[in-house]
Amino acid sequence: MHDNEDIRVWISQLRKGLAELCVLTCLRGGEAYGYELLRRLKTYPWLSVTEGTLYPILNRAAEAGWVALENRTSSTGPPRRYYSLTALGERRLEDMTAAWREICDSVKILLSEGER
Amino acid sequence: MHDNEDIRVWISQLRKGLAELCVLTCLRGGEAYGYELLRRLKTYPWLSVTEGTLYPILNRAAEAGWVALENRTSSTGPPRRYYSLTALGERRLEDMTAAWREICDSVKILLSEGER
DNA sequence: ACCGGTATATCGCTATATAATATACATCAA
DNA sequence: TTGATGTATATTATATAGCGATATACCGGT
Repeated sequence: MHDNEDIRVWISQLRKGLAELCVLTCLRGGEAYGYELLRRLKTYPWLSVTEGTLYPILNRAAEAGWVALENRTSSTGPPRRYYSLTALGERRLEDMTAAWREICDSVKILLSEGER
Repeated sequence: MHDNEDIRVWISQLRKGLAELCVLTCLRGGEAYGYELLRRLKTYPWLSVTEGTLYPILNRAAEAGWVALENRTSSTGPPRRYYSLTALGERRLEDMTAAWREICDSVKILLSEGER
């Protein structure tokens, strides 16, 4: 049958939406560029994302006006794209955070119900 | 542009995977049929699901062997399909719960970082 | 005969995560 | 000069799930 491979598939589903919350949260502390965010999130194994996840998130966020972007060259490598939260993005992040917390609380209650 | 409609879209993404966790968790307390689960989850506004979400979950779970199903007639309405967790399903639910908690903890830490 | 509540099922749309792949700049070693 | 490594961004193909809409059908009351 199936090995524990399918729990990995499920977790990838669980992470949908969460990646965006994490990325925007990282930007709360100030501007950052993509590769930097990749490294930061790598310190949270459960929240770490790959390039294929991160860059689309940043592009969507820029298009939606949640982040402002600025290209800058680097003396130690290829040019970087710095992203920073806009006022709109901050409001959006607050909404996301609030929803996340409420969902978390609900799941916590559900999980504790009928606990042995 | 977009109203707060898009936060609804995001929440729907966030709920991916979560719906399955909630449904299986509800079955932890014993067998139940679909419509019953719909009503139970409706008591958690953030976790409530629609038929289009629930029935596919139950079908997939049955196909994967996480739940056993038994058809029974009802004297007060149409026949019902009762689902109950199998041993495999219980293990799966434990794995899901563990992953969920770890992710929650990680997000909590990330969100609290750099809090004003 | 009709309506509302109960009960299950499926279709089509949309959005996202992820692996894989490509491109390119900089530095350092062979 | 070539190649490897680390830095940095981007795109494509695939799989998957949530959800609204819709359909079907049983049952009791009016």
